[in-house]
Amino acid sequence: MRTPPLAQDDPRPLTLRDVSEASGVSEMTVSRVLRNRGDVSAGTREKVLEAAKALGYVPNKIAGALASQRVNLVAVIIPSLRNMVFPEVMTGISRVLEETELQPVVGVTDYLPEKEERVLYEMLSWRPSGVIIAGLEHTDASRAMLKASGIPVVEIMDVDGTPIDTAVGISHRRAGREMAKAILKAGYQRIGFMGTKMPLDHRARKRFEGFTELLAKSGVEMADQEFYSGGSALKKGRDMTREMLERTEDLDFLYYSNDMIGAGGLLYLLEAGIDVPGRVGLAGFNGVELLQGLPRQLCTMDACRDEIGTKAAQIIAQRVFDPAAEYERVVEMTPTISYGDTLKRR
Amino acid sequence: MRTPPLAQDDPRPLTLRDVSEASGVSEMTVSRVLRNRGDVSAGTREKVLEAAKALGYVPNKIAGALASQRVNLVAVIIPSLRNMVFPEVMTGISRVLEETELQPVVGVTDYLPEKEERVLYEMLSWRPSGVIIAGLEHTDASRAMLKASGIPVVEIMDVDGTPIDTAVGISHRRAGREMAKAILKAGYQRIGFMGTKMPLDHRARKRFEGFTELLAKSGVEMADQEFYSGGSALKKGRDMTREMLERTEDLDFLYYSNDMIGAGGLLYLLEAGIDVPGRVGLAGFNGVELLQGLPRQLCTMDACRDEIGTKAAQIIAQRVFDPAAEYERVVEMTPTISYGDTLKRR
DNA sequence: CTGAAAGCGCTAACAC
DNA sequence: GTGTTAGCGCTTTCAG
Repeated sequence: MRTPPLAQDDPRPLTLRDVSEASGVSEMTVSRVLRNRGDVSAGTREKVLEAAKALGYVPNKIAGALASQRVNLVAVIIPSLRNMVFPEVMTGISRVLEETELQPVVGVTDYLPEKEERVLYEMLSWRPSGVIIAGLEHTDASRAMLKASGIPVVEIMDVDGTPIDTAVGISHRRAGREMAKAILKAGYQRIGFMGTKMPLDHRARKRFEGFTELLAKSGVEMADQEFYSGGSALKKGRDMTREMLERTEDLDFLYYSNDMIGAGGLLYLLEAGIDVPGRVGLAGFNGVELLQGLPRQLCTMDACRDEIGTKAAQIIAQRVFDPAAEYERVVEMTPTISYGDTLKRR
Repeated sequence: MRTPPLAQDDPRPLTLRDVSEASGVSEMTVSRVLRNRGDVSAGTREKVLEAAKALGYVPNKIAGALASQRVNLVAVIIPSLRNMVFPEVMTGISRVLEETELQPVVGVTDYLPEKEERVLYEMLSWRPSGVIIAGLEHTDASRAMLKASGIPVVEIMDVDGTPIDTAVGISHRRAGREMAKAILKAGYQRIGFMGTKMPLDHRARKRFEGFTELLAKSGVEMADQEFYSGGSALKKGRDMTREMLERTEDLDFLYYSNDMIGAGGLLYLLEAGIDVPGRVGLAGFNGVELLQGLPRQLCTMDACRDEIGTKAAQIIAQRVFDPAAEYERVVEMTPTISYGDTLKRR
């Protein structure tokens, strides 16, 4: 007898052995019942379930994972939870994984490559079944770890670059170009840009690049631009918009790198009694739910957040289920512009 | 020799043994180096580190955890990531845990008790070092699991009830009462309430109860009320406010169960040209950053989100570090009202 | 249908 | 300083 009678004050977690002894069934059979594996007679089954419940047994997945060499976790590595973008991606991921036995585990990088590397290392050390990670830009060490891991890796949000394994997202360069096209087509010519400081956010940078690139092609130069970091985005949008219009009075369009600062700008313009979109047009990026509550609909472009999460999770699930199957390396979603009320139509 | 020479196409994850063989140092010593435990000569140390790096070895925490009976994870169980409240609590938790070797792992319940139970079961099966869980209301099974787990449990956000182990939060009943007091003191008498459907959110319910209770004590009855669920909160606030003021024309104050619908209401009133706070006063709850960008500051009450996260993590860290130490069972934070511009002062 | 034996990859506890 | 041994709690495999 290895295990002495349980002392009242010993909070040692219960083991399979405890359930086995309580039910008079071998550990192996108890394990089978608890995992719904193999055939077990209804009688034994019931005995085991009863004992497990009575004791309040919670299986030890650590031991289970070590023995079975299988861990039903999917590491999801994202820059931030405060962005609204990522909670929505998570929604898509969760919805898909809930129908499998896989579970998402979230790690947050705060947009810092070194933190991403640490988080990734920590997560990989739990030997997850797959990785979903935001962006295509990673440190060399991170890329090496992902390659060496031997598990499905899906890089999400962006397709402008070379994926390690698979990418699901939109082309932010193209998104920037498309918006620039729409703005020029509407007849705007004096365009200002406001956005986050670039080094922090590759996707915002790519949109900016695509945007300026298309303007340049049409012989239009960005008339003004400003970058911010930190603080309340809504307030930043408000303040930056005021400042920019004071500084460059003849601007007729403002392109924002996200909807939150765009909304701040819109609120400011409406208060200031400036005609939108006649005197000044506006556009943001993301299609956040918040916008629906604004007095006027901001022109924006959706980032296909839910679809990206959904597709990424599907790819992981499919590849875990059937490792030999073929799969697409790059899945590019097509974002659409919602014109709203802040861009002249003609 | 147990391990055959590595086939090129075998993506078997590396083990300590691989590093041991590559460096010519025993597994045990390799383990010591990698964990910074015990004394190892500088020479061996270097050899090991080099080999590990060259191979791209990532330790297997599953095996480590099983062997050492220690898992440096803290389960954090919250209703939603979309609420802005919880990302901020997470910030506090992360900041504290980053200075320890503990790591938060998030589980989301969508405000569903049964999902909470499932998530809790899953997380406990990984034998975390502690649990931080939102709210004091749980299923009997959840409470039983938490009690039986033998690990520190901190219930956060709310202190109106009996904690399983420890609670850190504010009294939402008191918060409701305080706001009612401030509103009455400002001279408002015809008060309407808008909020989420109650069964989904105990803390909103408690605020509502405290609020109506104090009104009743002063002989004031709620003049109108409406509950919503789902959709864009900002838009709901806008729409519900319009409807309520059409329905009950003599209302002079609107109390919202959260700042987002309050902000929607504020935007509507400003557009409609209704005098705020003269004709109608407004108050919300939470103190979300978003408000700073609005044309007028909404009267609100902060929920001490960051402090709650911070304190909860500190309690967990301290108790993991020193299980024998004494600790407070209930830590009540004191939220303060920011009057802003939507409540008459006198 | 059920059970016994042998690990999974690592670390605690000891030897040397 | 370094190595050896014996598990951690479970599942795989194979025998009945």
